[in-house]
Parts: sequence; C-alpha cells; structure tokens
Amino acid sequence: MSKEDSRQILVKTMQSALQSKGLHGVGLSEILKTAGLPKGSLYYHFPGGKEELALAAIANAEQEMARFLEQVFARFDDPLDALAAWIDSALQRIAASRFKLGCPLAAAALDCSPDDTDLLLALHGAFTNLRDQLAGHLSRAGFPSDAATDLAVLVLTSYEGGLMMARAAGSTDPIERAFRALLSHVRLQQKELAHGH
Amino acid sequence: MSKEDSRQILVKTMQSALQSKGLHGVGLSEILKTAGLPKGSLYYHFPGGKEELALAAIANAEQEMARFLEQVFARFDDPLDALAAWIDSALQRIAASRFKLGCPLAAAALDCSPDDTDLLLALHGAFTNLRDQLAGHLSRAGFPSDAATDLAVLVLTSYEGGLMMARAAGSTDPIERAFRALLSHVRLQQKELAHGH
DNA sequence: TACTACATAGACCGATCGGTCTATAACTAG
DNA sequence: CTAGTTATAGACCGATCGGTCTATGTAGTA
Repeated sequence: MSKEDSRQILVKTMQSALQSKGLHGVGLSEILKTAGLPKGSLYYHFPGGKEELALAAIANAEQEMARFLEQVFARFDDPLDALAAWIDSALQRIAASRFKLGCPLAAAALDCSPDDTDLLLALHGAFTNLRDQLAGHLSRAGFPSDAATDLAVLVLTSYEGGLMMARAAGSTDPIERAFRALLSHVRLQQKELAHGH
Repeated sequence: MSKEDSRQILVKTMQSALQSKGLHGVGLSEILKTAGLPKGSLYYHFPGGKEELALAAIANAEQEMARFLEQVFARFDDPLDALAAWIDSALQRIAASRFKLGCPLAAAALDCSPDDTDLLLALHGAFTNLRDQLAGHLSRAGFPSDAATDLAVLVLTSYEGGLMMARAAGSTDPIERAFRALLSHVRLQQKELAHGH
C-alpha cells in the first residue's frame, strides 16, 4: 500500500468519524480499526496525532465542499437555482446516511475545547472561504457585495444548523423548512432589486 | 447542602460543560471538580450516570431558552422587533463568554453517537417545542401558519449555525450577518403580506 | 438515645484513552 | 547482496475514562 493511499484512508475515516460522532466521540483505536491500519501508520503519516489528523480531515472536508459548490453553481444560470439544487443534494445525502452524518466542520467546532486555537483557526478559515465563494456567486444574482456576503452567511448558518437539527429530528424536515423560507424570502428580495433598477 | 442544591449545581455544571466542550469533551471528574461535589453525589442524584445528567442539562437548557424567548416576545409589540432583541442579547451573551459558550443542545446533537436514541429524542423534542413557540409568535406578525413554522425553523437553524460559526470565528460577525440578512428579507415579506391584504 | 432515610465522600475497578517505542516487512539504489 | 529508506505492525505506557462500592456523616423521628 502506497504512502498516499494509507494517508488518504486515514483522512477519510477521520472525516466520517467527525460527522457521525464528533471529535472526542471516537477513539483512535476505532478509527484505526475502521481504516484497517495499525497505529504505526497513523503516527508515521501524522506525527501530531489525533489533532493533526483532524486538521487534515477538516481541510479535506472544506475542499470537497468547495469543489461541490463550484460544480453546482457552474451548472445553473440563476445562482438561486444552484442554491436550491445544492440543498436538494444535501437533503439526499443526509437521508441516505439515515441522518447519521452531519457536517464535520460543525462537529469539530462544537466538540473542541475553546483554547484549541489551531482547530478553531482552521475552521474559521474554512467557513470564511466558503462564505466568500458563496457570496461571489450570489452577487451574480444581483445582490450588492455587502448584502451578498450577509446572505451567504445566512445560507451557511442555516445549512449548518439545519444539518444539526435534521440529525436530531431523524428527518430532513428542518432543512426543507429552513430553505423553503429562505428561498422564498430571497426570491422576493431579488424581484425587488430588479424593480429598483 | 440540600438535595435540590447539589442536583441543580450538577445540572448547571454539565450544561456549561456541554456549551464549552461538548458531551465527550468533558470528563465526569472535571465536572465534579467544578461542581465541588464527590462522585457519590452524582450517582445518588443521577443513577443513570453521565447520560442522565446530560438529559437533565438538555431539559434545563430548553426550559431556560423557552422562558427567555417568552419574556422577549412579551416585551415587544412587533414580533420581528422581539426577534431582533433576542439576537441582540444572544450576541452580548456569547461575546461576554469570549466565544467559548455555544448552545448546549447543538453540542449534544453533534457529539453523540447516532444511536443514542434517548438523547436525540430529547433534542428533537426541545427543538420542536422552540420551533412551535417561535412560530406562534411569528404568526402574530402576519405570516400564515405554514410559513410561520418554516420561518421559525429558519430562525432556529441560523441561530444554531450562527453560534457555531461565531465560536469558530471568535467573533459575533456570523450571527450579525446572518440575522441582518434574515431580518431584511423577512421585513420585506411582511410588507408584501400587508399589501396583499 | 436509637433508628432510619438522605446525602456525601472518595477509594477502587476494568476499559479505553492518546501517544511512544522497537521490530520488521517491502522496496530502491549502489 | 547489501545498505538505506519507507511504511507497516503492534506491544506497551501512564493517564483518564465512566461506573461501582462501602463507609461516613447528617437530619428528622420515635
């Protein structure tokens, strides 16, 4: 097994562990058992141990999310249609996991100690990137830069909160409701903007 | 020390531990040290151990939140003003804790195993209650029942997601942005509703 | 005082935690 | 074939985990 294979397996395993049980909810032994690798491999690839692996998992999750967003927004002319499609796919993904998988970023953010500065910094960077990416696309829908950033944050917060509540509910209902409300309000605002010009 | 005192101290300590470190992020020994109580007291009041204590902390957090919402909505004629005031106070609270304290419900939801059915059920109940409470108040602002429920869920998800992101950011910025966007859209919708009638 | 329930107190337990260490397999270069 | 690097393999460590247990106050009642 090549170096990159084992490394990637560990990252993916940690990422999915974060999604289902949180940072402190899984032990290294469980991760290693799932990954099918011994402890030596972990500390060879990640001398920093659990935290370094978590950071790598967070970076990977951010990248996956950013890429997926890029694809979806490339597929639609209207950014709001893209938004709806993105949520739709999130709905399917979470339902397919029977509501076990949340967002690894959110799980790490809530499960870590307040003075885990490395982790929090990485998370903040990830959220900021995603926010700016979203804001860029939304500004194409006619929203001024400031409003687009605010709206992007609203989308992200509802997405994260929605995933969390969906997990508790064992249902996609919270995400559906939140984004039904959000999109209806935003479409109205968009119409208003169009009239104003 | 009376029975209720110790019990309440344990509940509060667990609640704040959930907010700052999550369910598995704190050990019982740390909780007991903070509470200034021995292990015997914990297992006398909560024979079910950590999980029973967590359930009690969740129930307490839900009650506090519901009461606070009730107070805020009683103080304003316009439910949207109340909403803004509620967020304002949340902003102050989280800033005062230097972004260490999130929502105990969210922390528990993301840090527990997917088959912790008791915990997830309790959280689902809590979120549903808060949602319906919010929806009731919002329907007074002119929103039809269905739309009010959707909007209530949007408010809750943004609140929870906003708290999480604020923690990562070490700043109230995400909450401010999210609710600036939310309130601006909702006020527009409200105006639209008023015109339509 | 004696009895009883309540509540505290903390020693103690096996299991598991994250992390370190040495040994060795597998491959490459000379 | 040898030397050296890469990566795997897992025994082992002290610390801490959640939980159990017995012993000790303590308060109210007879």
